[in-house]
Amino acid sequence: MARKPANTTSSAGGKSARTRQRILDAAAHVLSRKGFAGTRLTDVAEVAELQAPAIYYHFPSREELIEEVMWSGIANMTDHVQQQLDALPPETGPLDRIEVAVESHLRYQLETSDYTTAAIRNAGQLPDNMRARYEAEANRYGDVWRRLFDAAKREGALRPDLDARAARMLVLGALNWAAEWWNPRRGTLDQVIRTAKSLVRAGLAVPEAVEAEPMRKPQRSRARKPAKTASNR
Amino acid sequence: MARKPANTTSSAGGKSARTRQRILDAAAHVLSRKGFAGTRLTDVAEVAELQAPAIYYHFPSREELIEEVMWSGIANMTDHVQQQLDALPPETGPLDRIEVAVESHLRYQLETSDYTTAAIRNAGQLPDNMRARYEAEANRYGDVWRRLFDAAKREGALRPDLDARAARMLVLGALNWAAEWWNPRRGTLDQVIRTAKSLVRAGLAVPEAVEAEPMRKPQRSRARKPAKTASNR
DNA sequence: GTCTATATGGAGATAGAC
DNA sequence: GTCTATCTCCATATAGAC
Repeated sequence: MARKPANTTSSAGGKSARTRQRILDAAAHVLSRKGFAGTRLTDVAEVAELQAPAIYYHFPSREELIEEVMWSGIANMTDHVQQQLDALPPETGPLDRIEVAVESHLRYQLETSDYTTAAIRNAGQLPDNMRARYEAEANRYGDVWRRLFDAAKREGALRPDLDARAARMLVLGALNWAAEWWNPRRGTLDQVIRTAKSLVRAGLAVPEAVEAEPMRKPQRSRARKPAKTASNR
Repeated sequence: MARKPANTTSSAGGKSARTRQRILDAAAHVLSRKGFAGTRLTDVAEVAELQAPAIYYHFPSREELIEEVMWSGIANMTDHVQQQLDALPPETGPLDRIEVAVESHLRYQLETSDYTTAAIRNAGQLPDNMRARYEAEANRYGDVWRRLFDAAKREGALRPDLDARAARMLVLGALNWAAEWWNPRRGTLDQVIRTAKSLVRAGLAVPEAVEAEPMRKPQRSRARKPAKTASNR
């Protein structure tokens, strides 16, 4: 995951590694607030409590530093959400799984991590030469959600008038945007999560299934052309 | 709305006014893609097909140019959506009104205007001294939506487990985010709009009202403490 | 009104001391 | 490993020709 500085004699938790982490944290903080072009190394250095040239001991360039922040922001989100999904009992219904993803995403984004906010806010502003690595990881996260929606569709849990891709992206947008407006002083995170889950479930589910969805196993043979939706990234 | 250049002898549709507009359009284009700090006047000039110093004949500074793009992006959106709402028959139900706002917002944002995308993407990155005018206008737009949701709540059209403010911001987020992913080559705008309307209506409505809401008049006296939600900005 | 030429300052990056 | 000093480049902004 992490590139190590040239001097590899120090142990994994040594001073160098800790300084490097401090620089990454500071960069995520600045990046999430000032944007890609507005992120200056002097500001990063100030937050990390060192002088700007010291950053070059740990990172070869400003761009590499920023790229690592962006990449790890979305990569950690992917791992976190997937981990929560993997921990569910196998018989969990598709809408319940989506609710878990909604909660995991919001919690991670709003509670844990400047990285994710930095990634989400700046994805559209990256110069072309920095996009590749980030987009590969962003697609991995998109795939997590695509699988959730495909499963729901396959089991007939999605209302048929919904376009699966549009619905998925609209839901993700609602979650991503929360970083722009949520303020702990204006309402608890739990309140936001509860509303988001309710909104998403009711928005997606066929009316009969809203109230209480039976916890049934995925029924693969009920699918009509599963390959079709799989290509719909 | 628009500041005029020093030379006011030219008519409203004169060459100066047209050049000024070209600069604004170019700035919106660059701003929506490169972000606030990444917007360079040479890039704006290139898109507008003139030399960078010529911009200073029409705008006193880079900041004033950007501020005007941001401000007019959100101001035009507000006017557009409000206008669509005002054109509805007075007996239109609150969820139907919300659907109209959803469609107006998406159409304007995705079809018409780099300005709105520029405003939405860069709102979080504005330096403090540029925020005031933009935020005043953004609040005006927020008020349009707040009134829609307050009306829906007052008439009992919103599910009671939803937090009105959180639900409103989640819906707006879903719409705002569409600019990040929608691509006309991946699906029609109409398809996105149809899905968004369906998702929002089903997500908000009390189950009984999903299918076909009676077009009834607002019933003010049914409200419980209307002042409560009004202060919930 | 728009151009060319240029003053000014700020940011990334490097050299080399400690 | 982190610092101070410095190089270089580039963007805003101005001066002044046309």
